[in-house]
Amino acid sequence: MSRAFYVTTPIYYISGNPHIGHAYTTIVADVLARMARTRGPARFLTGTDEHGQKVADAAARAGKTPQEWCDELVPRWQALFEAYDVDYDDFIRTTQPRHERVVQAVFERMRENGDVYLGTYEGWYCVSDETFWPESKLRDGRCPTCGREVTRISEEDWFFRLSKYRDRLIAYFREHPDWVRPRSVYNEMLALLEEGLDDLSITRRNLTWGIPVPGDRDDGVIYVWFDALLNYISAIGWSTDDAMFSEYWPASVQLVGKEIARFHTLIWPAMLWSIGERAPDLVFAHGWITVDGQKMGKSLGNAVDPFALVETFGADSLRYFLLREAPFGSDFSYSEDKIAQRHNSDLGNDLGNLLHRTISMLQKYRDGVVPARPGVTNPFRERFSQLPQAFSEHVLALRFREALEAAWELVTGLNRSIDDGKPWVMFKQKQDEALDALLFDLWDGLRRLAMLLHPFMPSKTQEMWRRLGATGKVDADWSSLSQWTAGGGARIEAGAPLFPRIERPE
RNA sequence: CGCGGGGUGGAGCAGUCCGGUAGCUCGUCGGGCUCAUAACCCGAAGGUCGGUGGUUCAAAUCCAUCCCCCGCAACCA
Repeated sequence: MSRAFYVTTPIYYISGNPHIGHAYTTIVADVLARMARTRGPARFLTGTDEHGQKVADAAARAGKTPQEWCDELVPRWQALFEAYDVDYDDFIRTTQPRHERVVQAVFERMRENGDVYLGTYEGWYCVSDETFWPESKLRDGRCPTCGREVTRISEEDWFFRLSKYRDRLIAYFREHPDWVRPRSVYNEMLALLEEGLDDLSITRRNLTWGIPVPGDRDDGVIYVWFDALLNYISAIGWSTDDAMFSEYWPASVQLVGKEIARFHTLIWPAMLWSIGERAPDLVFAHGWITVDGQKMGKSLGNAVDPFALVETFGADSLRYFLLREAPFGSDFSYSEDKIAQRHNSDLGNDLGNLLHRTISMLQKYRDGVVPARPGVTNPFRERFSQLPQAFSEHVLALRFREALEAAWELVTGLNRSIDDGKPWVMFKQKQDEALDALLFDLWDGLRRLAMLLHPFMPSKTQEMWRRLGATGKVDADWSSLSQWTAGGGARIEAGAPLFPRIERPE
């Protein structure tokens, strides 16, 4: 852990409303950032992508300027992240001057070194939709969205010499077999590379909603992808704040959806190399959340409103569900029944009930005061001494499911120790030392679980922490995870179940 | 012959790269316990790992071929 940890999400295109998939990516980044912060400096960037034809169109339909449109929508995205307890360090908008300045500087740099050149863009244009289509997108020679005739156009645009970097990319992929994950995406991207790479037109002459192409000529605006990718470095001060930039770049993890993997694993590193920077350490392309196996989308009418969902289940349970349910990277089928089942089973029955019964026993048997750590040794300490280390390694390697499974072994172990130890018998028979030892270990095990699980469930674990009578913030000091000392004398707080059952109609 | 992913007990998944007792969660059945959110703990039943052929002492795992499902197909965040 020499360098600071830097995690990014894609910046979200605000032509419409956020859906659960946006929340998913951002939650993953949040879990990573929270875990990384327990170990050292960390930075978490998210934001919005605000340029491009679709945004301009959407704004026009609403009778607003593009900027007005964006300014109104951005708070909705920020509210979404707040609803899911996401704690980002920076929120970038591509319309901010700090970003536009960097995009233009990069463009100039590339033009100087010859990677950006003037060429001719040829393609098809739908006048009605004001949209360019490549040959391959046309449906029966007509516009794929409106079905009208398209006209052949050719215009002078600036191009990025992507083809020049093909060999270097292939070599990089071969030498860094883990830089793109999961494996399936790595394979697909490498296959694409081997098929060949064409140069990329990166300006649009007939558009106005974008960052102007620098220079005296009227060359229109920079194409949105070129603009958007650069957010990851404009936000940390490329060319304007060298100290900050060198602390955070290259990024530790860049999360993307699998549909945009090619932009991040083929074009993005080439752009970085062109300006003399390194590729990120890891690009991780996660899968889709599907509804009954179908891709979610407006046209299918199965898009899920993430605000309604968090209202029903709560941020912590949803965060847990999303990271526990599927191996990270695969698509997974979502349903409200599955969320309810995870909530009731893992969180209510296993973890919540463990907390509840422990607190109840402390209340009944010890007047709500945690006994001091007794001299008796418990096999638990040995068995779970490696858990914090293993847990955080799983998380930082994006093996969320494995991390949570490992933590649940402790949950199950603690539940079992109650059944095995029979504290109610100990109490009746006045086996005070044994009872103290058991109660202490239960208490301390729960304290550790609250700390470990905090990145996943920030709010409920803080509540756990408070109920257990621990002081301060649950994520303040991970060093106490390695010791079994704290806690004697703490006063617990009884209360309603932490994860009340969610009853689902049949 | 476009590229890629997937087909494992009733349901959802892991395991397949580096062949060698098929594992997990939920559900079902039986038992235990009473501190607890009808929760917890123990045990059991249930799978010829999509089909066929091959390699091997041994294949869910390697090879070939076929069937079925699903993404992507280059300027679409």
